[in-house]
Amino acid sequence: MSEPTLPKAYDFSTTEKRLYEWWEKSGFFKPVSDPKTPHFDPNQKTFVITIPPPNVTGELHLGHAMFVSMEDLMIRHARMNGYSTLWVPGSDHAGIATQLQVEKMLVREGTSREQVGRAEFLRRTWEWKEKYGGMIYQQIRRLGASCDWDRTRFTLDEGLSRAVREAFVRLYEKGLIYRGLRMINWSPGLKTAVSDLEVEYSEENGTLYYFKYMLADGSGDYIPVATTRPETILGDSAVAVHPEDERYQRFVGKKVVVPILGREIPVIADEYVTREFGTGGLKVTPAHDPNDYALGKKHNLAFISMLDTSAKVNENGGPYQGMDRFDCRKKLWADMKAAGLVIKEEPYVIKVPRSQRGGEIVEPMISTQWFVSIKPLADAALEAVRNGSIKIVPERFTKVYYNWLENIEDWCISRQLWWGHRIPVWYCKDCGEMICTRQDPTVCPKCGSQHLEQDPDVLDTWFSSGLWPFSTLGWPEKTPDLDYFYPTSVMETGYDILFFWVARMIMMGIEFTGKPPFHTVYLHGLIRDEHGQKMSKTKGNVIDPLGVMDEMGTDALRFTLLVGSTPGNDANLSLKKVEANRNFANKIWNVGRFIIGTVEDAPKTASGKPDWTLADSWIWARLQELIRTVDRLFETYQYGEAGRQIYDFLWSDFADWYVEIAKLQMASGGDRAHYTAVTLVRVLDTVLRLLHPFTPFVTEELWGHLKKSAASLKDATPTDGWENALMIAHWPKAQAVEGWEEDKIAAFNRVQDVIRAIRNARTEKKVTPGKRITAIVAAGDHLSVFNDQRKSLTSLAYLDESQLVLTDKITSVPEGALSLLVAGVEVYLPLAGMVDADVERARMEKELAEAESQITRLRGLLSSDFASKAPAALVEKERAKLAAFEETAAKIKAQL
RNA sequence: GGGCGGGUAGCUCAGUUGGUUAGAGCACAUCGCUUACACCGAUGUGGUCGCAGGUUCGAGUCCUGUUCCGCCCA
Repeated sequence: MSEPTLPKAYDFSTTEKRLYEWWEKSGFFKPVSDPKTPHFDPNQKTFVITIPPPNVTGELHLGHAMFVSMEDLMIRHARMNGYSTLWVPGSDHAGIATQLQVEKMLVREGTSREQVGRAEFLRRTWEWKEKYGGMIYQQIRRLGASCDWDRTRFTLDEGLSRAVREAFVRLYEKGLIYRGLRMINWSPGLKTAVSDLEVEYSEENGTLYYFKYMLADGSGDYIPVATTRPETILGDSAVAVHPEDERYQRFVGKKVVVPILGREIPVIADEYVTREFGTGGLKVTPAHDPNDYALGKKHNLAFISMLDTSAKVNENGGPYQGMDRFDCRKKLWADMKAAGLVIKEEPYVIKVPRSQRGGEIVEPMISTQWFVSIKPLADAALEAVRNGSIKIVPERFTKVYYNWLENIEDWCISRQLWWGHRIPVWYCKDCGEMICTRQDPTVCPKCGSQHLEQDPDVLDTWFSSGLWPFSTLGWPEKTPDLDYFYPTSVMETGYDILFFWVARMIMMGIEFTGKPPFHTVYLHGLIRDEHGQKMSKTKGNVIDPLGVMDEMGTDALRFTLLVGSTPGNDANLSLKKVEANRNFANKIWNVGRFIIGTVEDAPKTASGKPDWTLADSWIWARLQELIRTVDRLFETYQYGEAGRQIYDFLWSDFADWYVEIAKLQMASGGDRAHYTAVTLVRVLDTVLRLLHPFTPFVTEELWGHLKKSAASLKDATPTDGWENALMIAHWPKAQAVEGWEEDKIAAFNRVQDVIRAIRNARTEKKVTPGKRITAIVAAGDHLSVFNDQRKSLTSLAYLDESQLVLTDKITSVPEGALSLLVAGVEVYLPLAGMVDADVERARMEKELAEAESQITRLRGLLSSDFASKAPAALVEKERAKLAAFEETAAKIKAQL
């Protein structure tokens, strides 16, 4: 073969950047049918994904790497299958996260958000965004993402802001958005409301405080009450007991006195109270507890807010005013102890509501906020999944989805932040009119006043991301993109944002476009470390995808993420795995390198028609099987299994067996060499296509070389010719089964079994690989197969061809030969001096015993109901096995 | 409290209409630089598929119960 022009090991570092730039420059990332071009064909079927927008100033982590790999896989697969494929990239302004980063920067500068003011703060934030906002896109590119970068969107860009405005106004006009005083979760550190979803409950060691609620009548009687948050006593407006609790029935309707403050509050009866919990007496703080809030509404109690926006005690806290909530807890309790009101304290595990961001303890508070009446939207979103318009993969998440939407509460969408979409509502300072319009108002439509003031709040970031699948395509404008690409196809994202995002996109998609925004939701799992631990900076087990790519290549990382995961299940990632897949990339490279070199030296044409060898037929049949399997797996979203199948085929079937045999076939020269080269090229071409969505770089690079070297090889051209690039090449199409395949596969497997048996015997007898040995093979009915594969046998089992005897049956067993019985074939290895008769006899006896135990098992099986009830083909298979074991046993007996 | 997922080789995991000798990678052992690849090749060791019942001719796979781990919801 000619001097190899390709490096010995795949060099991803120089390849990846070059290929990516070429792909992008060539316009391969764009849909083949594009409304923005003159040759647009509206009838061309589409495949569309809108990217889960990462935080605009965020940095790439494995979660991103996961979704990018998965979506790029889907996108590349669809593109190769002829869809007009669009993957819309973009990012999210991430209200809280970004604002916090900028605030931190301001603090470092010795100033603050409040000091610089709102306008300046926003200017600085945009500056920050411009500076760091492009980073994540570069990092996504490194993963090979084939997004249409010309369609990149940002949730705060002009178009999307218009979409948000339109969505808000429509909901407002429909009466589905309202402003009201409600109980919400308040983050004292951020000084903003957060939604229910943004609160996480952690179990922590706390204390249950028992104390006396003294009756106001001066009788000295009291109701014992237990609480985990004593400071909220300052906001109590009732004590509740169960109506059938005979301990306290007599108190119902009387008054009790709030400790320290001396306020008188009623004792009420409600079945909500659990008699078994604590003392059975419940203090009710309607303004600081969601359950008490409901009780307060029901019993018409006073709502006493006792905390300010920093969670310090306010004027309702009397002597405690100005104290921090936790200081107040201590002080109040001490004061109560002094007043003789304390009964006891006991350790208690409490569920502490913490902010998803930052982890501070959030306070349930009453506050004026904006809400979406979610029920009508939720009902439509439920229906879309129930009637199959949207399918969730894996299916089990549909139950989770139903459960959440069926019990959904109104969505608090206002945030007391500056970075975000400002709520499009103005208040007239003169008449109090509330104005919500698509255009900024200048005069009050009611009184004509020009003293208008816009609501200071911004919208929850998820409000804008909920519009993402259609706002990115131009909605509310009726753009050609929207018309052609919407609804999108698949929403691929992590199951952790099923509620946050997926459900909201479905609700808003149906509400605003009348159509579900996608037909399939594919949920992937979370990436954990190699022992299943969540990655975190504090644990120090974070794997940086950029570092991994630097070290082992993008393909290795992608393949690991894609093949190492099953839909909806968390996946553990270890560098060991990535390393194994880097090796796989290198394997691909080297198989390709060999084939390219081989093809260059092969006869470019043949003088006659193809005369396929058993190995040729076998690999071809296996390849067709592979394509069918991979197609089936892709249809059911089993990408990991599909990748594994290709991996096994390429490494085990193709590289380990076919390529080795092909070397021999090439040595024959002439037509044999020509057609072997053709087979090598066609198999490699097909496998590279199948593999491309998983490992785009190494496959593209190699394919380019293959194409060049195989261009002049007659009969090797793919059905649709050699396309300009692998990424836009056609996906392989499996040939229909022609009937010969099964026999060829079985015949080749027999040859493999014999070769393996000989290799095994050699190793056991410690025959060095360099030593060629003699063999006599009595192949019976399979003789022609072995004659055909004579060279393969010789080479792969390291035999001495000049002494190899292939025959149908043997009359006398050679003296001192090792005898192997495999798949109905007898093999004798006359290993002079290496065979110990006693040892051999023992080995043969062991084999006989094994065969006989199988015979017993199979006879039992075949005489049971199995024979009559199992499918005929299966029974036949077992009968054949039995026959084979019987034959083996008979032959061993003859030798013993 | 309700729901979901997982428990398969030393480790990490596959195993999707139940088909009868359960697979891979890593690790380990022995051997080998045979001109694609030592990021390699050959061979081998290693599993009563959490436990107990059941359905079935046949169960890692379906059903019931149970235990441990994890997650979600309240």
